[in-house]
Amino acid sequence: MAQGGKQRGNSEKRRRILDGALRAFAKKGFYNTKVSEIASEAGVADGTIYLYFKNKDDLLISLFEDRMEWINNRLEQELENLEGGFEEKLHGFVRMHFLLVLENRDLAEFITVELRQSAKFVKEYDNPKFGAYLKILQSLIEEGQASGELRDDLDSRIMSRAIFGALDEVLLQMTLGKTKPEDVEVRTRMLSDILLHGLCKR
Amino acid sequence: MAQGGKQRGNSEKRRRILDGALRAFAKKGFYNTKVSEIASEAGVADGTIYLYFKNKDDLLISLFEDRMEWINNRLEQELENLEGGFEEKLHGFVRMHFLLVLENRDLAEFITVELRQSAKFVKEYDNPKFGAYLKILQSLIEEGQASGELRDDLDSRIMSRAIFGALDEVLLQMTLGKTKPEDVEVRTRMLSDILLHGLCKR
DNA sequence: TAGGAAAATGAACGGCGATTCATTTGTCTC
DNA sequence: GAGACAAATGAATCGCCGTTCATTTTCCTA
Repeated sequence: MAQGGKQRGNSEKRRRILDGALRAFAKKGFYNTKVSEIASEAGVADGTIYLYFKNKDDLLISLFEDRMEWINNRLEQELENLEGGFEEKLHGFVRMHFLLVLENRDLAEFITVELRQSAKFVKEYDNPKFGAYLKILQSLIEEGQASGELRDDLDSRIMSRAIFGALDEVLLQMTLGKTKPEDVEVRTRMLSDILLHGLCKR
Repeated sequence: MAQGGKQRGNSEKRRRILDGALRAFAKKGFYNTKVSEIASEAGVADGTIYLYFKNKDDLLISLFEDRMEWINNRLEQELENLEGGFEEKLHGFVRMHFLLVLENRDLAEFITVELRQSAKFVKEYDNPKFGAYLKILQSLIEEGQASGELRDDLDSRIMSRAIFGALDEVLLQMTLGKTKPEDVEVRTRMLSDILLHGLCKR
């Protein structure tokens, strides 16, 4: 543990705090979680948290950015590996959205419940990482339009929101109930199918 | 102000408090709103609130039920008046959802932001009025299936969630930004169209 | 108009919990 | 191993705010 020691030590503790905060927030929500609970969840002293974060709000924001960045990276990475046209890509996107987030139940609760909160009340900070998420979806749609597979009378900005909203709400339901792995597949197929072809009979 | 006087007085004050709470919650969110702010917004004394509501949580729940009930009633009423098949009804539903809520900007902020919160942290209370909202949507879908207009390989419970999610997210965006009346029409047409026929070219 | 009950008031209380900081512990260097 | 520096600790502080309740106001009845 030579030169990297200090840096590693720092990062490790920071990560422990973020992990603890995620667990705590998922369990009781931001406002009902005491800083001391986060500390004990993370296995550090109360004061230590303030060595790594300015205050409780800053911790919330940092946790967001950390997790959204992780999701975005994984999502982009998986999308690159997907062969085929828009249909396959959208299906893959929906699937990934569900799988990535459900991989960690706490993350699912955190994202579905706290995102709204922060979207509004930490409004001055414009949540760039969530913006990046929407951008991925938006680009996907625009590609589909460029290749002629998709209708071009659609505003990709609005559609990306709508799709996120649908996924997120279904995810919330899965999160609160108990979801079996096969449920994820069923929902993935149903949602991507609807988005592509609509509710009406063909 | 004879016999009705007392009753009316009661109801009026209760309503004033609910209205004040809506304004206050929309502005700063439940947890950042002081009871004293609600009181001043409502034009009553702090203590008066506790004559009508058990505590701050109870006020939140009551406000929800009150507003969701209003939305549900209006929605059902408007749906009954709609002629035509499923396409027209869904279009009407989407339109109504947007218009009803945007009629009052505070209501929009409250619904889009606080619903999630309560969905989870006031979990023991199962939010019957929101359940009723979903039921309306679900019934609409089931009717469409029964009449043969809609695919019947769809789980109406899941689809109603997905649709609500999409509407709610787009509504959130409209709420935070400044939306002109014609934007509502554009989004209504776009969303109901996508839901019916999908993103793909026909 | 007196009397009394119900409704409303708002100042004061009490508990809580985010944050601080004096002290302790750990680490590196010579 | 002494000294210095950084990191971590957690008990104590302090402001805040939900809630209460003694007092006042309103309103009805006889």
